[in-house]
Amino acid sequence: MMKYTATEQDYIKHIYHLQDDRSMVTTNELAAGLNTRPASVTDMLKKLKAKELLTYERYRGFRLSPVGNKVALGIIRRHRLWEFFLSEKLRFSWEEVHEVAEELEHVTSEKLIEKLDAYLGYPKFDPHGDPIPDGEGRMEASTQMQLSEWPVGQCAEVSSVSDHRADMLELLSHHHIGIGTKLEICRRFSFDHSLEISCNDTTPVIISALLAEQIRVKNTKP
Amino acid sequence: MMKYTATEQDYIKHIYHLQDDRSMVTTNELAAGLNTRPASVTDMLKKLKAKELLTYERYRGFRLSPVGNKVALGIIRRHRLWEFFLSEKLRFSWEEVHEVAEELEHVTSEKLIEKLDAYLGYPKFDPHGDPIPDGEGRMEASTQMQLSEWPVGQCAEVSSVSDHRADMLELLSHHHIGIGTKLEICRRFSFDHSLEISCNDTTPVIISALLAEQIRVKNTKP
DNA sequence: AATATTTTTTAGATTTGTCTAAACATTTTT
DNA sequence: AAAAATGTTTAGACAAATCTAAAAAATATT
Repeated sequence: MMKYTATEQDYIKHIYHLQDDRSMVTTNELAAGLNTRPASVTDMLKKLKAKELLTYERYRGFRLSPVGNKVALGIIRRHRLWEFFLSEKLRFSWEEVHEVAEELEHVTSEKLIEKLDAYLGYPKFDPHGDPIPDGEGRMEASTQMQLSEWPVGQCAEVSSVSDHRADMLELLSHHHIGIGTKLEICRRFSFDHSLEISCNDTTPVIISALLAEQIRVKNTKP
Repeated sequence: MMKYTATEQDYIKHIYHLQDDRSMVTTNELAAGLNTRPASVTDMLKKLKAKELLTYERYRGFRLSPVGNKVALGIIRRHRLWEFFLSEKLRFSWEEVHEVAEELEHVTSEKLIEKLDAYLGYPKFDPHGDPIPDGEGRMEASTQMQLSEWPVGQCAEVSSVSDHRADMLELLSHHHIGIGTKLEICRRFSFDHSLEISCNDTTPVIISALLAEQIRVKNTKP
């Protein structure tokens, strides 16, 4: 098993998350996600291509190779197992776990992760509701979808939020929205795709389309 | 609180351990301990001096400043808490914990360490018998002493080993010596200061002075 | 289709931690 | 006390990961 620097791992992980949506990832997107300059991204892409972690042609975009995907899943596995540990065992709140797990994920002892997994009881989902890959990179299909896609009038429960930026968490907490919040969409405004929603049967509020895309929901348990 | 790179932390920690013995640490000693070249050490010393973590004069040697010592104790605190966690919770064997803790100690979230400490029940000693500093850098005085200093004929119990190099652990395991082994010194050979010892009342064996210095013992509990 | 705009890449510089080889200090030996 | 040996520092170079500014390619606009 080859070893990768913390920086390389950050690139790989970010590319993995970006390719979910778009079919090809672009330099600017990745630069924005990593808080760096496009020129730096180009430099690193050449390095990762040389290591055969991704397919990449100048000016055309890039995607992880099968090997790159496997490496990404290993990083995500570590990240989510640590998130579970921090939340479940150390009693961190769900907004806090992401940042600390970001550091812990770079500790790459195979044995540590296997023992941690066993200690935690082989959990299938992290505290944000995201599935945890196993040692082979396999994971449960996540049943959740974006709130922006949810039908009007049907009850939903918040299962996770896809980004973890501080300013977004601030807005969520202003609306009293968190993991487990039960809500219903009252109506959609086609002009800007904003949504009027009612949380836990309280007075309806309006949230932007941008925010609704970041909130993931599932059916409420009966 | 200032942040330090992983490399800086390695330097600080090694200097802390070296100054225990000698009054002034020398460039070559530190280079050997860090597996690097003396020239690299000199470079880093200038940097650490500029940050006021140590007192240092060319050709004269160096020591950590009070601030440097505090930083070192923080690193040692993290290292030993993780060792305790790995051994106690994840069931690593005591020879394995050191290497993994070496990586985990560089994760410097204050909150993580405080919560980990609480989760572990504020342990006072790590699995090797070394005391764990608290948040202020205070720690229990360790009652243990080197086996090489122990009186002939008095029963002793191995409480820790001061170094963790693989070749030393190999030799210890060859002699069936580990944490908790009960032993007694039969006689001292003044020629090379080697020791004849009897472990758990078995046939006596002879160990070198070098090895005896690395083994730390305490009185056996009755 | 020619021009303008945006995106991406190259070229060259910077910082951190390292190295080798040579110079310089200190200590030991004769 | 001079010579030899050892230990330490300087000088100059390199790789990794980043940056800015300028050039090149792709896309959008007129």
